[in-house]
Amino acid sequence: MKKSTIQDVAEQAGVSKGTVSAVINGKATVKASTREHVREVMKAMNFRPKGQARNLKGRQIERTVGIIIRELDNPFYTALATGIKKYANEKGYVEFIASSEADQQNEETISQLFASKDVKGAIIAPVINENIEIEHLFRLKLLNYPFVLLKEVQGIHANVVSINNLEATKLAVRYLMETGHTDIIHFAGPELSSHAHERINGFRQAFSESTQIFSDSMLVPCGSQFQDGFETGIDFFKRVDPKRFPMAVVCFNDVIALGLSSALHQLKIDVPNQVSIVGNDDIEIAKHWSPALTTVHTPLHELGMKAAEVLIRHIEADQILPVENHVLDSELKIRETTLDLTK
Amino acid sequence: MKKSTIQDVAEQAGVSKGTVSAVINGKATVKASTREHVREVMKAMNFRPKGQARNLKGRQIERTVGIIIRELDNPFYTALATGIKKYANEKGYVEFIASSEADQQNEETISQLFASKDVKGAIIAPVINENIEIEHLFRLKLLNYPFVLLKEVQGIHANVVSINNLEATKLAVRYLMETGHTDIIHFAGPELSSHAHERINGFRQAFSESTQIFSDSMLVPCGSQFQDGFETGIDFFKRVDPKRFPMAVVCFNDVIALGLSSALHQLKIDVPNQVSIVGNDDIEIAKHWSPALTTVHTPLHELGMKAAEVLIRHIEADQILPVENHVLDSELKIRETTLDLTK
DNA sequence: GTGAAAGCGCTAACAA
DNA sequence: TTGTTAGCGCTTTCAC
Repeated sequence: MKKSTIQDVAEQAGVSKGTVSAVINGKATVKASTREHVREVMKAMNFRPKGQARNLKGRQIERTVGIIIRELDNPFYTALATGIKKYANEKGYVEFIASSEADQQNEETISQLFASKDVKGAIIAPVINENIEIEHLFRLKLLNYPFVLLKEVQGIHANVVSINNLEATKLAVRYLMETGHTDIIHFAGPELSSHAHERINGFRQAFSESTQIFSDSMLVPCGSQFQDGFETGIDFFKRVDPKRFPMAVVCFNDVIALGLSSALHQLKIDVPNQVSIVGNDDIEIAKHWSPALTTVHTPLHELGMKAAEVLIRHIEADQILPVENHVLDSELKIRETTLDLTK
Repeated sequence: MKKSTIQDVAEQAGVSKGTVSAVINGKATVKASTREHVREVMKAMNFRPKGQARNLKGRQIERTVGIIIRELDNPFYTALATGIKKYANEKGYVEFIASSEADQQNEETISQLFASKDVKGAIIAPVINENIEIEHLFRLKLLNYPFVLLKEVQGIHANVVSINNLEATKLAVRYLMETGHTDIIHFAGPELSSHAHERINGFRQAFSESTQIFSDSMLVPCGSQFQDGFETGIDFFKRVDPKRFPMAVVCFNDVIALGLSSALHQLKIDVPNQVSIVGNDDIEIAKHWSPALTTVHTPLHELGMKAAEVLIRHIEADQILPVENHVLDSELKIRETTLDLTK
């Protein structure tokens, strides 16, 4: 049982393909009675004309860009998508969003889908794990399909627009050190996340560039969700003697920082007087939280805009353009969860 | 200057279309030297094969559903999209998301794009305003294109899966009345939002079904963003004599409820002892907020799942299925921003 | 290994 | 008002 075509409808209705086509396209030239009849037949057969075939004739004028994010219910990615959307819309493009949920296979499927549906180009937040597969990216290159990665991927020469994660965490640690903090610890992100690794490295590197000494015990595995921050916070601070509390916790992201803040509030540990907290990302709620979260602002909006700008430039180029690599810098937002102890 | 085709590449490279096609598809039957040569030419011409034409042959096996949301950076919609995604993925479908940003024209463009790209069906959070246009929905019906609306639209008979907004707000008001609150006011949503109107009506109706008397002065225009709630909160409570504070504020949504909470905190007005607050939606952060927000839980996840279920059933049906209409109920989550005064 | 030719499902002239 | 026909840009046999 194969899918029915316009031809089947035509035969069933006793008219020609051309007439059926005219009905589908709402042409006024069709007699009302035949139009009704053809519609009846279409309904009876549940016939759905194939979009691909409809558009084959007459060149494409439509403009679309796709973005592959890693998590749907993460404000990090929606903020990013919003930046992309802003630039894209200005240029007359519609943005399609799909989420890989951090699964290689999904990323591959979606990227091929974008290409096969003539979405003009894609911005990809690549899934990166131990045995990373990038064959699908090569397949895109083979098609001269324009795309921009939101993170450097080993083994492929492609457009990249990214954030300097390492520097971001260094910024936080350096600030804490400069304001008189010692005993700084890190609530680290998920094992497999490369962001998490980069931020751990930034943490470590800040020590090696200072007079304070790094130790592995400063790295507390945590996670990326509010609950992770909350539970790790409760566990950690319940076990530790109040006299030996760390002076500051640098968190993998804002969400766990807020979880931690909530945990300390429950344990009646004062922030920032007993413990300072620094987040990372500067999500919308961070500045509204009480106490307002000191955090490293990730320029997501600018990241999205830049990625979109690069992508659309490549989409619209006659010639193949040289590959570009842009790295955006973060900025520390000092708010209420940290104290300057030198004052 | 028209777009180049596989034919142009073939001529330029001095081979046949078939060979170029084989190169594009990575067939092993092509001699390495010719493959390289063809690739060179493709690059030089910046030739991108047309996805639509590539897929015309060989029937579609790919499964995709589209969703048109109204705002990208609104957790309401991402939660919804997550519910849809969950069900869709289970059934082997990829989800494409696009945002209309509450603009009719965009909604229309996106819906036609979905149909023309053979996205198999769509879930639409329709833009509804004073002079609503639904021609594009009729166009979808003409194509027997399966779609589900997330809100009833006057004038079209289509699948609808929706939330009972009116009942949701009534639930909140009724609870407050039952727990001994009088002087209840409503921080209302945006003028043009039909959600806002429904919630205002729910507020009003709750009074007409009680012994308390409604007055227009209970309706305070506010908005939908955190900042709206915060600013309206400051304005309102600064102007009012503390002795005449309302006992409770029912908010259009959680976001403004949190803004209000923040404003009252700043004004040193105690929640819930001086003023109770009830939100609406139950966004993720509501239960983590301090004090945890009492709110009406909107079953977004279930809404998404249900919409996806209906859509996919219609996509996969041989026959055209009868139109369905589902209304999901909300549920009150009593947390820390309200007090039972009868105890 | 490669080329020639027959479609894929539809649209858009043009005839009738 | 409707039917006929020639493509749209690619893939895919099947000869050569």
